[in-house]
Amino acid sequence: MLTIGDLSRKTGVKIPTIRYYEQMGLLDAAERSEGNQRRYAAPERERLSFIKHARELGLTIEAIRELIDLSAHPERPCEEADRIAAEQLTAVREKIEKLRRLEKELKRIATRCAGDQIKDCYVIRALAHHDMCESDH
Amino acid sequence: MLTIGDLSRKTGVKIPTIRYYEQMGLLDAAERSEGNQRRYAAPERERLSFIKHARELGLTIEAIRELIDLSAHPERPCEEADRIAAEQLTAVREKIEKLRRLEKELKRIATRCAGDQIKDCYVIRALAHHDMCESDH
DNA sequence: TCATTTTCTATAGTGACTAGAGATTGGCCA
DNA sequence: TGGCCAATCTCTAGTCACTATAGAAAATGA
Ligand SMILES: [Zn+2]
Ligand SMILES: [Zn+2]
Ligand SMILES: [Zn+2]
Ligand SMILES: [Zn+2]
Repeated sequence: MLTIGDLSRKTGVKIPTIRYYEQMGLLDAAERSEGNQRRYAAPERERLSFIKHARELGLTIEAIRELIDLSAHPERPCEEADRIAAEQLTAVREKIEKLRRLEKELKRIATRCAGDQIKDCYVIRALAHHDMCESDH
Repeated sequence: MLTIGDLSRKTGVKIPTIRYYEQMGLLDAAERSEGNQRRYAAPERERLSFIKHARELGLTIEAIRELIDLSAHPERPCEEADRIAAEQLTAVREKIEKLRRLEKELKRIATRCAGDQIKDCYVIRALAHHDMCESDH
């Protein structure tokens, strides 16, 4: 059996985060030692790795909770799981698009300043007036 | 003089957000009517537009506060302002890079599922095992 | 046995808002 | 001038996914 510290080292998930996941219902309430400390075995470690990987891919706690619930029913159709992944892909693509628009404007704003005093600073002026922007964002 | 509602409509910044910016020190404490309601004139409106545009470009409240402080000293060199913009550009580019890596993996995960039951679902398996990923993320 | 490390619970803080409750004020119409 | 309703006021709490702290208890090693 692993202590919470062991589990933390093996998975790379910080101890308070493991407890937080338990509180959020992503991890089942852990078994306890005689002295009330959490003890873990392989299945919990696997689930935590799943959670960690899903979080690294940007899925929300709520989405991960749904996926875990789905995993408990191996015979059911996997449409829901596929939909969650597809939605996350869409969300990531939308974020990239937004950031690309920001990057375009910021590149101009951050590289075009020729003045050396605040009162002539292109950065300050460009931030004050969206009409200096080339597109919406 | 504009009421907070007028200012909100003209700038597109919600009323509670305007009060929040005042609390955070981005807007000076507003003038008040006899009945203690906030009243605004053109300079406050311009500052709020500045704040809004900067927020739309992803700058933090803290960065905006610095820029506003700098604006109060028109004769000073604008290096600091230029640095803030450059840092924001760098931050945006890093976010894009991270998201692009996620997109690559998510595209594979979200489009490769052929099974129709949870127990065969590629999404669930791929989330459980990072070694199925093509790169780090 | 003692000291050190680990773990426990509970609470508060992060950033940038957003939502609500309950009390006042403003402006319009009769 | 009264009445009414929308707008505004302050204050508190909620959001998300953690992270940090305090003070107490348990586990480990010499
Ligand atoms: Zn400049
Ligand atoms: Zn703009
Ligand atoms: Zn599937
Ligand atoms: Zn991976």
